[in-house]
Amino acid sequence: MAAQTFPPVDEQLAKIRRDADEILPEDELVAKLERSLESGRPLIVKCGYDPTRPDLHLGHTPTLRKLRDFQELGHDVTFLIGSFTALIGDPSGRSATRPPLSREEVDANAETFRDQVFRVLDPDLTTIRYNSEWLDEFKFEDVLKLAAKYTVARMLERDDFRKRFTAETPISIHEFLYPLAQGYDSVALEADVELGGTDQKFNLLVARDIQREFGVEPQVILTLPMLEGTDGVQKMSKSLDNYIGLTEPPEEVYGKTMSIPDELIVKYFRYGLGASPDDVAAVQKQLAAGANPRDLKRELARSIVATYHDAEAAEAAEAHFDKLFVHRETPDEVPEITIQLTEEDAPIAWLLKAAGLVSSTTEGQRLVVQGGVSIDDERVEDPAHRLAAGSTVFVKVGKRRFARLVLER
RNA sequence: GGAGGGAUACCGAAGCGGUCAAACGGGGCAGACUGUAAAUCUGCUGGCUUAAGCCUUCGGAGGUUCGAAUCCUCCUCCCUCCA
Repeated sequence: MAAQTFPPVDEQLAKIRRDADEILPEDELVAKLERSLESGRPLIVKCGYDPTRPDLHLGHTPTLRKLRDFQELGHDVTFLIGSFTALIGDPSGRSATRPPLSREEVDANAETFRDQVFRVLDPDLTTIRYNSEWLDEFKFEDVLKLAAKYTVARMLERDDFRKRFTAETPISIHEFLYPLAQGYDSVALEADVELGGTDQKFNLLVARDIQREFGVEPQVILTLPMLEGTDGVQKMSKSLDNYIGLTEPPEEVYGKTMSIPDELIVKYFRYGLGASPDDVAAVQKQLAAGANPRDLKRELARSIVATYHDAEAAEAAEAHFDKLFVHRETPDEVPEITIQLTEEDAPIAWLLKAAGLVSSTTEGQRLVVQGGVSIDDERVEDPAHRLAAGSTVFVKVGKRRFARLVLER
């Protein structure tokens, strides 16, 4: 690879620092940057993603954008897919033991990552690697050698482990192996810099020790703030179902953005959208001046859709949202569902279930009683209401579920 | 290996022989209101072609009892202390 030129170190640092939570240790980063500038050798920058779930979401974008910053500065960026760890099935956190994924599922998820990742990163400058490339080769002996390099006490320093240990909830031995495996990734890649959310700080730091043990220069770690999910409290995650997926339909992205608490508007501009410091300041100023949060949130939602889809989709999504929620109208297109009746007529709740609009007849009945169901724009009051075969009706369930039901005998 | 504690609905957590389809909180859903799928308030939150009815749920399998989430036996899993 030909020697490369880079912007001055100060300039690079300014860009790298922006929106970062911590850089540890910063003087090592300076040293690495200086050396790279002299030698013309780019830094190796790594960030790992777990393919247990097929969706990347807004919460992943701070690290993705930071990777892009490094790309723009001319460094080597590796998007690392944790294909090996995903195969084992990480039971960490609240969720019960997750079923281990098959190789096929992991591959499929990894494949969807490509499409999503390149909505932020430059495909020509991104190296995609899988940690199974090297971890698959590990023998038990290798695992022992790796495990011998760390102690239980140090493992328990990790907040997550500490809490679970104190709360007397189980920690499996293999969970201790995760930070070590992740650390070994940095050995294999000879990473100079690793990025992660603030929740990754421990793992990122362990990697430094592991690298040292294997005779590789320790990486610098850079953490980025965690983005809260649409509930406004917990960090955005797929398992909490409070996430906004990068490749979700534009209307969903728009609607979910509108559903975040007003207090999160600025944070979403900054970390969800990646707005410039000036733009973020402008938003803050407007809010402080008493602007209607709704209008800023609309702007946010539009921008997010425009960024991860395109401007046209953003327009359409906003129009769709206004139609449904501002003007309380029905969408232009509603799915048509044909249902086979076994009798002359059928109760509404049963039909809703048959149409897949509710998960059970009982739920359908509840919704009717609560006034959440309408047929041809007339609210249904009677849970025992029956509809005859041969008719076609337009039903609305709650605010967001619509369908045209064709009843056949 | 020994001693003790525990497993309850999506999650957390009460209940400890009938009044338990199971308190309460969170989450979710619906309605009202609105400035939005914000906030706030109210209600609902096992299933059944509609039932003051029936069926299935309190880690699993048996048992005692007119009657069990509650008592007994065995099993599985988790936690603590001792080794």
